[in-house]
Amino acid sequence: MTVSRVINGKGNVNAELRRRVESAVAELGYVGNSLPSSLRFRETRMLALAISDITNPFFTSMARGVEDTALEQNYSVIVCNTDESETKQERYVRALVRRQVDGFLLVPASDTSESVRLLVSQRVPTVLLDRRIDGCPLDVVRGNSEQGAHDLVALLIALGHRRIAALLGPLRVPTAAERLAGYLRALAEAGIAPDEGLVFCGQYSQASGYEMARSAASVWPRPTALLASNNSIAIGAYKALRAAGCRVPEDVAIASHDDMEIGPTIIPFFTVAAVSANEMGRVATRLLLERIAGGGPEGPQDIVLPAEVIVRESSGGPVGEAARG
Amino acid sequence: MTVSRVINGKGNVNAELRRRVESAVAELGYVGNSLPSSLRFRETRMLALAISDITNPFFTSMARGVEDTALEQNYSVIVCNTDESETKQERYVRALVRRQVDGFLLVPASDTSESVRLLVSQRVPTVLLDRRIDGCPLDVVRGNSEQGAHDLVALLIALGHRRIAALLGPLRVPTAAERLAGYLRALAEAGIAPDEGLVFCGQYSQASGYEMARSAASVWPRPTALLASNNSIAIGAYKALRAAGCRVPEDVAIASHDDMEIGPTIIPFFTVAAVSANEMGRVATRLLLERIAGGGPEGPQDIVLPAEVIVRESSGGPVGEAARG
DNA sequence: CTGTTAGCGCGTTCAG
DNA sequence: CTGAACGCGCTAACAG
Repeated sequence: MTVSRVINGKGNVNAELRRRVESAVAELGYVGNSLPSSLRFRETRMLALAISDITNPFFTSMARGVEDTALEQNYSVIVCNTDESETKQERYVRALVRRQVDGFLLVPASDTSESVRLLVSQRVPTVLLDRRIDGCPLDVVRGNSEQGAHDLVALLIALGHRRIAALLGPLRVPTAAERLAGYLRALAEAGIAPDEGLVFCGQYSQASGYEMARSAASVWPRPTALLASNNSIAIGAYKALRAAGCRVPEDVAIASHDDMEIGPTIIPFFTVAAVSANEMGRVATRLLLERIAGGGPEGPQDIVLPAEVIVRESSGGPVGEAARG
Repeated sequence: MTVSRVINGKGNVNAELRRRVESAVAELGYVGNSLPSSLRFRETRMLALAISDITNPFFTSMARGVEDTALEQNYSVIVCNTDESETKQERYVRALVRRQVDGFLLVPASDTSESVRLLVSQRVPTVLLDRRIDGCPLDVVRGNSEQGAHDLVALLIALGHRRIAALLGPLRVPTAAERLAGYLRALAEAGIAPDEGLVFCGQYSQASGYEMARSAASVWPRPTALLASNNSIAIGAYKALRAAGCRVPEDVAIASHDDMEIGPTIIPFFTVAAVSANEMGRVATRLLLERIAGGGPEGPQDIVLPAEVIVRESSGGPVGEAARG
C-alpha cells in the first residue's frame, strides 16, 4: 500500500495523503510486523548467543559485550545457557536455526560435534567464543590460555614457589590442554622438573576444584602453590584449603584464570536483605506463560516475594542467617 | 506437502513414502523454518526480557531463572539491557513488539510511561519485574522492599545502633520509597526519632553510593550504621568509608539490600590471568556481523586476546597489576 | 491416503 | 504519484 511508503519514507507521496496516513498510524498505535519481510528477505536481525551459564560473571560480561555491539546495528540477541551439555546445546542450535537467526555466537560445550556440523552445513554465519575446536572451519575469538597460565606460574616461581600444582579442566577441552602447556613451559624456563603427581584434571566446576585441591593438599611434600584453571575451580579450591585448615596465601598460594569484574571489595561480606532474583524470574515467567495461554488468575497480580536477611560481617555482631517471612 | 505431515508426524502416511521423505530429509540436512507458521498463527515462541544491566548479579540470576523456565515450554528469550534509560527501553519495546514476541518481561526503567503504554495498547502479555508502576494494569513480581528495609534496620538497632543513615535510590522509584518506609517503621518501632539529616537520596549506582556515604560520614555526630538500598550503593559506600579511613563494621556498620549469589568467599582476592570477556564478546560480534554482511577477512580467523595477570592477595607477595601482552 | 488451495502481512515491482 | 499483484514457506482445510 501507500501506507508502507509513508512509514518507510520511500518514494514520494502526496502531502495530504501522507498526513492522513500518519494521523491514522498515531491514532491506532500501529506498530507493524517484521515477520513478513524477514520471511521474504531472509533477514531476521536476530543473533543467537549460546554460553555455558549466564550466572558465571565471565559469560555475563561476554553477553553484555555481545548485546551492546549487536544493538549498534539493530540486532537482537537470544541468550541460551547450555550448561556444557551437548544435548542442550544441540537442541538450542536446531531451534534457533529454525527460527532463522542471522548468526550464531557459540561457546562450544565440551563435546560438541553435532551442533557445529549443523551450523556449518546450514551455512549459518558462526563465530566460536572462548574455545577453539580442532579442524573446524569457523572463526574463533578466545583468550590466550597458554600465555596466561605461563605468566601465572612464572609469577608463582618468582615468589619462590617450586612445588606448584595444576588444577585443570578436562584435557579434551582445548583450553585445559593449553593451560597445561603454559604451566609446563613456565616450569621448564625455570629449570623445574614437572611432577606428574601435581597435575590434576577434573571439570571446570567448584565441586571439581574442591576435590582436586583436596587431593593436591594430601600429596607429600605438599605443593606450596596452586594454579586454578578457571574461577570456579579457584573458588572450590579455596574452600577445600580452608576446610583442610590451610591458610591462603600463607600456607598455600593460589593463582587463577578468569577474573570477576565486580569491584575491589569483599563479597559476600555485606549483611543483606536478599530476595531471590532467580525465583523472581521463574515466578514471573510462569505467570507470563499462563497469560500467553490465555489463563492465569483474574485481574493483574502483584506478587511480592519475601526478603530474607542474611547476617554477615559488615553489620558487626554475630554472623548467621536470620530468615524472615 | 506430504513432507510436512511426515515431519510433524500428523496424519497417516504410506510407510514407503514416509521412508523416502525421511531419507531425503536426512540427506539434505533439512531443518525447516518456523517463520511462516509464526506469521500465520501469531506465535513466535519468543519472550523478551528487558533488565537494567545483565552485568548486575541480581539481574543475572533473574535472567537465568527466566531462561530456564522459558525453555521448559520451548520459548526462547531475547535479553535487552536498558541501562535504566527510558529511551533505550522504548526503542527495545518497539523493536520487539514488531518482532512479534509472545510476551514481555520488563524491569521498568525509572521513568517509564511510553513503553508500558505501548505494551498495554498492543495487548502484548507483559509481566513487570522487581518494580511496580502506580496505577498500571499489569502483573508484577517483586521483592518485599519495605519488609527488607525494616528487618535490616531492626537488626542494626538490635545491635545497638541508634544513628542509622539511609542511602536510597531516587524517591520517584517505588522501591526507594518503600525502603524509606521500612526504615522509618523500624525506627518508629524502636522509639527512635528519625533524623532528616541522615536520609540521602541518590541513584542506584556505585558512584552515588560513594557520594552519599561521604556526605553521611561528614554529618555530626556521625551515624554508626548505614542502610544501603542496593548492592551498588553498598559497594560505593564501602569504598567511600575506606577512603575516609573508617573501618567496616568497627567504625560504621553496613547493611544492604540485594544479595550477590557468588559463593562464600572473598572476591576479587585471587591473583588471576584475566582476559576481558566483554572485549571477547564485542570482537566476536563485530566479526559475526561482518560475516553476515558477506565481508570480513579471508578464511576462518583465530583471534586470540591477551591475558593480563592481576596480582592480588591469594598469591602472596606484593599486590598490584602486571600487564602482559 | 495424498495433492491442491489459500492465507499469514510485508515490500517490491510493474501498471495505471 | 498511487493501486494491484506476487512471493516468502509453512500448514489447515478441503478435494480428489
